[in-house]
Amino acid sequence: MATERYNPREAEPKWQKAWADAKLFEADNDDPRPKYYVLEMFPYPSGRIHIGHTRNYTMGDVVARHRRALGYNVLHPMGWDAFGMPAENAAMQNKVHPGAWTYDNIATMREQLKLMGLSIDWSREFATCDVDYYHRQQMLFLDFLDKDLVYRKQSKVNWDPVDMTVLANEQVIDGCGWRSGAPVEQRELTQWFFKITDFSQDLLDSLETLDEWPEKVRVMQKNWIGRSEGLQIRWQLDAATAPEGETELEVYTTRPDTIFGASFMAIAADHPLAKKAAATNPELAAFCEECRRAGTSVAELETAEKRGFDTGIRVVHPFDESWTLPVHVANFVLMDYGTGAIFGCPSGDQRDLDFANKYGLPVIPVVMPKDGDAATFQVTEEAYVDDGVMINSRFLDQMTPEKAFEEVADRLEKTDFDGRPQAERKVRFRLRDWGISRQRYWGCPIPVIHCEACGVVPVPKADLPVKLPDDIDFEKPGNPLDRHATWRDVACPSCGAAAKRETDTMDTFVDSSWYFARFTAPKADEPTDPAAANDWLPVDQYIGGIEHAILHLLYSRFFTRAMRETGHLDLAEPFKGLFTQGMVVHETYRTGSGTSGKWHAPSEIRLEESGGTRRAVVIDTGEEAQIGHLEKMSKSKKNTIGPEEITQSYGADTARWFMLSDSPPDRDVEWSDRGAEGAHRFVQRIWRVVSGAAPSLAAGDAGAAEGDALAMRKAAHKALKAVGEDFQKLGFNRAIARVHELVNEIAPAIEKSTNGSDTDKAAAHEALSILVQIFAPVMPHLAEECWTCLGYDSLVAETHWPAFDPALVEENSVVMPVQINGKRRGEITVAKDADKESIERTALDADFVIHHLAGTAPKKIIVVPHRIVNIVA
RNA sequence: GCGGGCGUGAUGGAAUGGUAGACAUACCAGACUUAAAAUCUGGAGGCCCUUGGCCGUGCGGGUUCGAGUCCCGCCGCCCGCACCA
Repeated sequence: MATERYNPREAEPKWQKAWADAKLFEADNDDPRPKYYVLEMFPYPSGRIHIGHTRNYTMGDVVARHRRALGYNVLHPMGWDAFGMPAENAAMQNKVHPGAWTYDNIATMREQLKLMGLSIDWSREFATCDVDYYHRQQMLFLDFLDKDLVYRKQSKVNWDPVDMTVLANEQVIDGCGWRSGAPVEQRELTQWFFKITDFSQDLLDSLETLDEWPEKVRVMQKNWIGRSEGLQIRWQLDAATAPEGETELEVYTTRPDTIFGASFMAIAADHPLAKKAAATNPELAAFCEECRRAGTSVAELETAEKRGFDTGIRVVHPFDESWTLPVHVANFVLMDYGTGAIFGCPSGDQRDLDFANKYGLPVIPVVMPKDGDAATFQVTEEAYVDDGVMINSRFLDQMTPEKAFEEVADRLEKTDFDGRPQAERKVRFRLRDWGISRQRYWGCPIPVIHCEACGVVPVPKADLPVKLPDDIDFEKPGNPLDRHATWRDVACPSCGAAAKRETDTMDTFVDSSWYFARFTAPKADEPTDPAAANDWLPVDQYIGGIEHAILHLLYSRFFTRAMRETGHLDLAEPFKGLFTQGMVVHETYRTGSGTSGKWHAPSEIRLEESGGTRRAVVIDTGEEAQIGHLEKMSKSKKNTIGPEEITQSYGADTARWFMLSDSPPDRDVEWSDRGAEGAHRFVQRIWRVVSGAAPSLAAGDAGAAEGDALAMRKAAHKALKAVGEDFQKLGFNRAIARVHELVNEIAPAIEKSTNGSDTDKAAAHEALSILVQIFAPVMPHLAEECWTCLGYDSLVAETHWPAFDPALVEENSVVMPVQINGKRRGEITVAKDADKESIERTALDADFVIHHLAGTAPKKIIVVPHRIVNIVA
């Protein structure tokens, strides 16, 4: 039967309109059905959507459509993470207002996304740069301030002297600003901080409850929080060598057991004691300055030599008044961890050993292997870091390190020194408070006012929002808010005197730390409608890139807790299920080399293949381009593919199908035209099968089907069961393989049934209906077209997921492989409910078994019902 | 250095400890066609003495009736963190 080819360019917009008109995807907060909240990490409006974004959203869309079909009240919203530096950079380069640039991009990207036929509740859309949104964020800030979850302190920051702004650590490349290229300076600035460390222990402990998160992400967060248990020890300074007014040096250690292996103290260049000593010692001052300037890049750290400078100060060993140790300033000690000072135990730490060897300091082994000989055990080039027993440690000898830890802690806790214990046990975290001040225009203004008389005065809630001024100029570097006098200069809300607004704005990670809560009631006057938020949250399935494994996900977990303390939410964990998807990658094409090299977009390239080698030729110039590795799609390398290109040539369904087939969703997938064409052929194949047969078929009673028709029904119901399970587990690639299998299995029988009995026709109609429903979450437009063709006047998108018939899924007989000594030799067919003995008999009677046993009696027969028979000869 | 993960045909990848290579891509052959595309049918891990058999999931051991899967030791690749005391 001749049929028209399926034309996605016509069909897709038609069905998108039908869904929108029916408001099928708008979630109702009062719907009594069980809820399901599926969310993909919202995009930054950089300009254009590329196909990598859409793979992410397609996964979420399949989950949303499947859950909707299963009868859940589904929330699947979309928004824009819209504040950030690129808008300001564009403003400087192109003289456009950052807001105009951002909203233009959003408009473009929204239209691009809509081409993909995503089942999104667009009625809840917002951008974080909407005044409406950041107004509520300022309310949250004031509430946090009220609960002491925000504070101000001086801290060291990376300062770009040319762009005149603070840079995040990630924006410092080889010691220079990533935009200006100027060497970055360390500056002390007063910054706002969120007290994320209040929750260190809880954030760590609760990771255990997140059993639907990837193990990898949980481990990364655990390491980031970095809990350690140790002892903080106060070492008395030797009075003869101490600078005036200094009496002690406090040190944090996780290995107090090795205290008798100590041979020096090392302090950071910024340590107060170092500063004090440097004041009277120009050489030391010079060394400290050098340490401060040293690079922090990975390469530099790896090659950096362990260097030190003896301050001349000595400390007294806490267990032996006659034993003093030198204090060195060392370049490998960090001021911002622990107390900025350590005691060096060369035999138990490689760095300390390198340092000791370089400066001729003693190396005293204090831990040796359990079966070692204390008289001869030595440490020279390699520190001994494994478990063992204590030696050379006086009262600790023979103990395990754990026991020695306790012993030292117990003793020093009881030792008085200046009327205080000499040491205390301390749990430390690597996690530090979250500095959120940015010297930027395009961000959420921090709603406080600085008054000379009253100090920091919060903007009264009635005066919110603190709106960003529109009349700004980017002609000069630095923060335009700083020099915007009419915006900046205000009266103090408290005393009425002349005062100044805070001109820093918030880190954009703040914006994305609570947007998922705002989606539950995007128009609420308060930041959330707690009833709605507590109903919808946690997000049941969150989907996004692994690059956010730490920052965004940790900040969001903090925010949820902080919002609970301020009454906006009543839960701790925002994301119940987390899935980190792989990227879409593409080869790169490049002509020329070095700095004169030029990248070419895939659309500018023609690929030629001959004799197994592939060549890439630039279409316009005929020049040959080098084919580069598969890489994440990026603007700079021009290896991006946009949704329009795809929807124009193949349609959204083809792209959706291709992106989810083959590769498991957590792995990268390579975009290739071949692959897209393959997926498109399958779209057309389904359309041929359905549209070729459907007009001759009708729904009816298929219960009496037998032969091919029964086989067809069985195949459909088995696929229905399997695909449902696969979607539940996000096994999109397996689900797709099963749809392929089903089509392969039933296509011939479908065609035959058009000339068959009413029962055959009913069976075929049933099988096709199931087929359409199980691929509908992935290819929703094609599904609607097929659904109409099958005679339904409803939409698949509002049709309930069918229940499979258990009788059709279970076979009456089972084919079981038979192994002899673990090697497969053949198979037997037995009744489904056959007992072990009869299976055994059937197996022993089989020709191939008799042949292989050659008359010998089997020693043992293992029968695993429904699985396998293994005969041990 | 520490932590996590992975290693299966030409390729992407399947496989609750139970028939390794499902499904797809590329490939080969045939049908249809003047021809091509599209479509349909079939083939395909390697080797051999080819109605059959042997080998085969990075390498070497082990547990088991049975191991891609579990355990131990290597090798290689990927990712994350990293002078964290």
